[in-house]
Amino acid sequence: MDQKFSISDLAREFDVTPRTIRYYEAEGLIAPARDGQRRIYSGRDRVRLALVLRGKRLGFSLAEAKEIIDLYSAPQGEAFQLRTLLEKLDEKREILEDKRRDLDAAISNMDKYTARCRDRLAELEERPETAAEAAE
Amino acid sequence: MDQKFSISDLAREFDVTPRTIRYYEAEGLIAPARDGQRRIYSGRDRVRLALVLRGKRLGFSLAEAKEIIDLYSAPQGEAFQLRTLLEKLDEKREILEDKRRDLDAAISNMDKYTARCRDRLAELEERPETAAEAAE
DNA sequence: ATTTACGTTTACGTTAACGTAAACTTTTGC
DNA sequence: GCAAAAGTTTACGTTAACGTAAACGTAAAT
Repeated sequence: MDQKFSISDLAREFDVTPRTIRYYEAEGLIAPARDGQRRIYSGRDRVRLALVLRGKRLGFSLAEAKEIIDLYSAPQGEAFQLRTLLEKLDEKREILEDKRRDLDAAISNMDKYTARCRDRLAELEERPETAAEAAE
Repeated sequence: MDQKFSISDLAREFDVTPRTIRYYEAEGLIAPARDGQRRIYSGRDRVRLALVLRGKRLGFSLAEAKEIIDLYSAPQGEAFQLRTLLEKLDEKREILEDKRRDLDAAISNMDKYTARCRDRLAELEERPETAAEAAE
């Protein structure tokens, strides 16, 4: 059930080069098993790669992505560990929320502008000769 | 009413260096007026700088940010221009929506994990000796 | 059996996005 | 009136995140 993947399997699936995946390993983001020299990626490795790439799309550096992703495999044995983990999660959550605020602002900004453009176009198509009026 | 800013005014406000702002100018993202040699930034320049920095926080390169921001100062004189502008806006909007999907997934992912951590901690604090049970 | 495809390590190259320093001019505070 | 602060251009340096190429091992297909 737990699938195994080669480096080019994952490269194809996520549309990156093997070089990129090896680089992420060198940076401590993924740690695949080995069959001799060859890297063998588990389902969990695959998930981590997906998380790294999503982090990158959201504007995180590899180091920042690692900080977040590593929280998902942090030890949770003792209450103390759980409490510091919860603190760190809260800290990262705030960063994500900041990004959401930025993103929502960008989208609603664009939507308003788009609406104005549509209005203006409708104006132009209805009464093309008096179009200048709409600007007042 | 239309305020003027020096380069260090904006650098302070947005917590970047003057070098960064000059670099954005060299890349065509801002085009401040000049008083002799000195750059004079208008309110509109200031808005553009804010947009660039928000774009960066959302993971856009300067070139990508420029593509989006330039749409907000595109010519809208003729219906044809408005139509192609609306097409480009739609294209960029999809990119923003993709990011929002990524971001929502990241946040809800983290929230679920956080909830599990809280449960586990509550378990540990209530019956510390039988904590191992919670793992089954 | 030997291309062909895929894997490995090592190492140098590249690009974006600035940092840093020099050499100089222009304002501004006292 | 003059030192300190802020501005300018030019140019070289730096870092992250890979790309690219060489030189080599291995497995699969023809």
